[in-house]
Amino acid sequence: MKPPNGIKNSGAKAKNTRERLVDSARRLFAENGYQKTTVMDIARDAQLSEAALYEYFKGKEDLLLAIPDLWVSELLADMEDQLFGIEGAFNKLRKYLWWTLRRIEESPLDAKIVYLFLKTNAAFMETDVYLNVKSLYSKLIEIFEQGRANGEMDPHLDPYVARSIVIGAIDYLVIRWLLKDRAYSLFERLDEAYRLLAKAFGPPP
Amino acid sequence: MKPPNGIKNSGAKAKNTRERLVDSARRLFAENGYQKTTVMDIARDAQLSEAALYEYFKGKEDLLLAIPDLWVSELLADMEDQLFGIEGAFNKLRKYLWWTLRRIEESPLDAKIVYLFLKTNAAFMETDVYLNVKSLYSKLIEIFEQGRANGEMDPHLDPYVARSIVIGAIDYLVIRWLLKDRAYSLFERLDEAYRLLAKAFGPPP
DNA sequence: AGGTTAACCTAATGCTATTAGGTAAGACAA
DNA sequence: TTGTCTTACCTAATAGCATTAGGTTAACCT
Repeated sequence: MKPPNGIKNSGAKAKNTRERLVDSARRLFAENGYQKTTVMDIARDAQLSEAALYEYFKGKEDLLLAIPDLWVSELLADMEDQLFGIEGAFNKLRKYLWWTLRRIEESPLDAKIVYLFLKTNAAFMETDVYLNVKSLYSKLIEIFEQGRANGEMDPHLDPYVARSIVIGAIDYLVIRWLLKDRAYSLFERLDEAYRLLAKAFGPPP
Repeated sequence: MKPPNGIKNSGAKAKNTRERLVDSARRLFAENGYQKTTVMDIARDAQLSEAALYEYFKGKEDLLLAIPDLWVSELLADMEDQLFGIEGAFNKLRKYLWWTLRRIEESPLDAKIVYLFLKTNAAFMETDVYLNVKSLYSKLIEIFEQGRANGEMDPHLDPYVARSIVIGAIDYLVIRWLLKDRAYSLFERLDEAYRLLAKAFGPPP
């Protein structure tokens, strides 16, 4: 099947090879974990030699960090689009939550890489991908500032603390769901969670 | 200093050796990360050969999992003690939060092992230590059930969802603090966070 | 005294990430 | 056409590291 002294790719096809490596790595890391997956496993899955992999990535960890590139930048572009035209801070917050969980449910492999392998990795915080993650988070700050300014939300609300609580809740839900092998729906108790958060951020009684 | 064909430990001293290994591993893992720390680093730090380490632990990961044993069981015992005699669900919740963060601040090495290396590790969830972690979490369920029953809290409050939010918030605060090298106080915005959570769980307006 | 065991050692073994040093094929200029 | 350059890939080391085999020494037990 594979020519002995293989047909070489050139130009456009090389891009394809890089993507093939990322795809193989994503699937194998997500299935078997970062440590238990060997560079040889990935190279073989992508129909390549180990040495060729090092033409595209500096090493195993560099490959890991490259996996969510595309997903996260798509998320960022889509978020602006999804929130566009929604009026009111609470409506935006609600949309943000449902949208986030839906995107995670649709891309469980990328989500596993990000939530289980990268979010607690100091090197990840130095990458360009993390800049995009921060942009996703900072949208929440805008929402809370808007809500506080227009009287929908508590005038004493600290947007950074509110953001911690929202992201903390999302992370916790997602990590448990991933560790339990996605055996239930991510949305199961989201209505109730939103109800509590809305109560927390709303004006005082 | 170290006798050439060393004096052997026996009985009581062997326990000491195991502890020495755990202490070295905790410090080195916390400082340099799990992957970048070698078994030889740990053995040398504990003044032992690599082979001897395998008399005490099945392997590198087994050693990692053993590190927080003592800390977590002490936490469990102390928590009961700390909450004893406190009246009211909100007072207990407040105490739970402040107590948790204080214990984490006092033991940053153990906290780093648990929050950065173990909480997203599926193998950790199968250990006995994790049973203790679950006990720590289930105390929150009791608190919310009590609060709902005695009218302090929202009668429609789902204790499991409330717990997710509290644990999510704690995890998020702790992980960021650890990744930022503990450059600020963990308690910095805890008052405001508690205020928001209390509003979320309190009776509807 | 002789045997057993606990605690530790040195020296393999074997796996895995990474690198050295190529080769074939197409592009391109003279 | 022929020679050089570059791209995309290869085989075969190299080197680091977790783990294991097979001891040795000293204390304890009977």
